[in-house]
Amino acid sequence: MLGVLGVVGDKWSILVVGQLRDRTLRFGELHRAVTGISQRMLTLTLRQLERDGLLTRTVYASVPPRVEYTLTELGSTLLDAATALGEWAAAHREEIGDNRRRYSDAHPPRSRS
Amino acid sequence: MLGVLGVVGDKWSILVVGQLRDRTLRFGELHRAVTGISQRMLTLTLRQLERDGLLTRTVYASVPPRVEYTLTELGSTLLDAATALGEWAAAHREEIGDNRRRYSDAHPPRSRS
DNA sequence: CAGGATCCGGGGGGATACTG
DNA sequence: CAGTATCCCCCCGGATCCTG
Repeated sequence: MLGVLGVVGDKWSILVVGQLRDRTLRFGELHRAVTGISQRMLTLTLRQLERDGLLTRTVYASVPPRVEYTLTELGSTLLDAATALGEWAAAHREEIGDNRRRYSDAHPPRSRS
Repeated sequence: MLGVLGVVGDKWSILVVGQLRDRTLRFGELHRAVTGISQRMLTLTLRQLERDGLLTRTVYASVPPRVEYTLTELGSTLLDAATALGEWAAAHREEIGDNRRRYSDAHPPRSRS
């Protein structure tokens, strides 16, 4: 279960799955939709999700090539939990930022005497 | 938000927060409750969650020392999303295990020709 | 366009030993 | 009991360049 949680709890997985709610996206679209993700991490994340059966990868033999990613039924069952976590993070981003700053002030880094 | 998601999406965070639903636990109790976590990772996880204001750390000046961890109000608001993800992982552990095995068979590792 | 390959530095995370 | 302190290895993950 730790292995499973390590994948579905991953921040990139959560953001990618969230983007695929109700729609199919291509690699480049996902890359643009998920801010901050590198090409490499997007590829690795998609491979993991495909391996675990959360999404399907469809290759169209056209030129230029098209690859589309779609949630499977299993992937859709994760959608609610994943977006809940994502929305929680977005909703409390500022509050947590404040908390971190307060913590830094209360627990100053060790200064070299 | 990536930073926040990196913490609340972390597998250890999710399991720790889940254990603190409706109760206060000591360090050792948490260590036993969260299977597989090392002492070091438990400490680091608890520090992060404390820093972000998701739980409080209470030290009792007794001997032997007691340290208790309790969810804050903010931490409680994460509870639903976190346990949803945890339960999803537990519920689909076997199915995902199957998927991984099937994927391994369909995508055999490169053999040195 | 959708990646694969490679290089590389930083940090995650276990094991172990020690302390207030 | 509840950590802290090291050591150390591995892998994450970004940057860059290359390919079908």
